[in-house]
Amino acid sequence: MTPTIFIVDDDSSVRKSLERLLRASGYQTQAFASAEDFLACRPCLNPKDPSCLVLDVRMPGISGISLQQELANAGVILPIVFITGHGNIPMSVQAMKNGAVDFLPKPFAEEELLNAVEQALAKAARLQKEAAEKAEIRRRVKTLTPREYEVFRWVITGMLNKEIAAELKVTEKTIKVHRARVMQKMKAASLADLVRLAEKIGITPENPGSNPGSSVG
Amino acid sequence: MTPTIFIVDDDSSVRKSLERLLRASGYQTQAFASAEDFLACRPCLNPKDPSCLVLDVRMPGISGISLQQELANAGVILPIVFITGHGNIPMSVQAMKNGAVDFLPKPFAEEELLNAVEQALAKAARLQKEAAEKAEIRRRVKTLTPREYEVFRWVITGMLNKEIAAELKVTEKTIKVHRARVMQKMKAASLADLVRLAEKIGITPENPGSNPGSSVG
DNA sequence: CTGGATATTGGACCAAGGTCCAATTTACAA
DNA sequence: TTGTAAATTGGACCTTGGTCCAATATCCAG
Repeated sequence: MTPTIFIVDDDSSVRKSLERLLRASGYQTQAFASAEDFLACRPCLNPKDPSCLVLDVRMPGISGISLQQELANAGVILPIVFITGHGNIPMSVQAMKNGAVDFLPKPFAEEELLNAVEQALAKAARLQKEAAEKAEIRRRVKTLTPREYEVFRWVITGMLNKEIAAELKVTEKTIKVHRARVMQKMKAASLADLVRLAEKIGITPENPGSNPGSSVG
Repeated sequence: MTPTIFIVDDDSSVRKSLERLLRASGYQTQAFASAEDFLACRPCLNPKDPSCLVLDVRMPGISGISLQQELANAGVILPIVFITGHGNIPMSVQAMKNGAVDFLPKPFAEEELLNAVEQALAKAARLQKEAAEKAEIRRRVKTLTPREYEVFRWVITGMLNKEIAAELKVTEKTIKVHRARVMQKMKAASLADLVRLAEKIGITPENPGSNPGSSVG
């Protein structure tokens, strides 16, 4: 329910100050003294509710920028608001290129931080929703047998059953059976639905996607 | 064929220097002393080939940041590489938020600028391609009569002709006729195609899009 | 007011998709 | 070796979509 704002800063006075501010604004907070400490907090990396990270750029050990990279590579959904006392332009540009929501040099107005956090949480909510949708679709795709997946890819091209049958060198009847199972397993109420599901996970007539067969017995 | 790099900087020595560098790298260039001068160049705002803009942040009159906003509002596809002698972090962050490709404080290495320009051109090519596709689809949608557009929106929901007919309080036969015309006018070879076309311009079962009827005679 | 575009509908017909039923073969795992 | 999952196919049947043909009513602009 209540969004959690993670704080990573090596300066304890800054941590305290940030926690005070954010809690006063109704957020739940969790502070860490280093990127290493934060990374050690497994549940933090996969928050159930939309969350974000207020991150100091310059810290001993793993820097804020490096942490940003690692989180991105790990697919962690945690929009970042950078804060810094000794930043420079290239640093801020790099952070923004990597998807940071904002980059605030100290001193900043409380209002600025709160606005940035709000944007970050909105972004988190959006990304989490999209990720959840895609995960659900991929979960369904994984239930398809290799052959069903193959037929699935052909069906969304718009080809007729008889054409697909010729392509796969089987009878049209066989395609009908596979096709019906695809619709069931993908929970698609119509071909239009099936096409949209495929689009959402990036499976187009041009892009076949990955074959799930390897994990199916 | 040859990409054009537009340069906007009030310092003539900087303009000359940039033109020399970019031309030596095989680009065509066109320099302007102010944002106003650049905006006056109509063809520059709608370049046929992928192009980009190397833009000074601080200038008399319209600033670089303001120009970026104006171009964005006007829907101009011109990725921007900012250069600046007296920039600061908030300025760079704002520029990046608004979609700048890079933000280079002077002095910068020639290599840095060239890399940024290359990225900007790649982005321009991508955006232009997408924009062209969408424009073509919208052009086709505009050829639909109001009723055809309405049927189009229902068809991509996956509903049966008889269901759509009940919804619009007409006979199934009527829907068939409209539907056939929609497929023709949209140049869709299959329902799957039609659904993808609709998706590309953001018309989903939830989002009806804008009715083209007002502009059709 | 008249012609063209739009919207509507009918009939006939064929092709295509979907859905029951049931069956065989193959491959891999317990 | 036996059993389960997967792949394949057949038949019958109905629904749906697509495509010819043609016709009527409405509305708006020249």
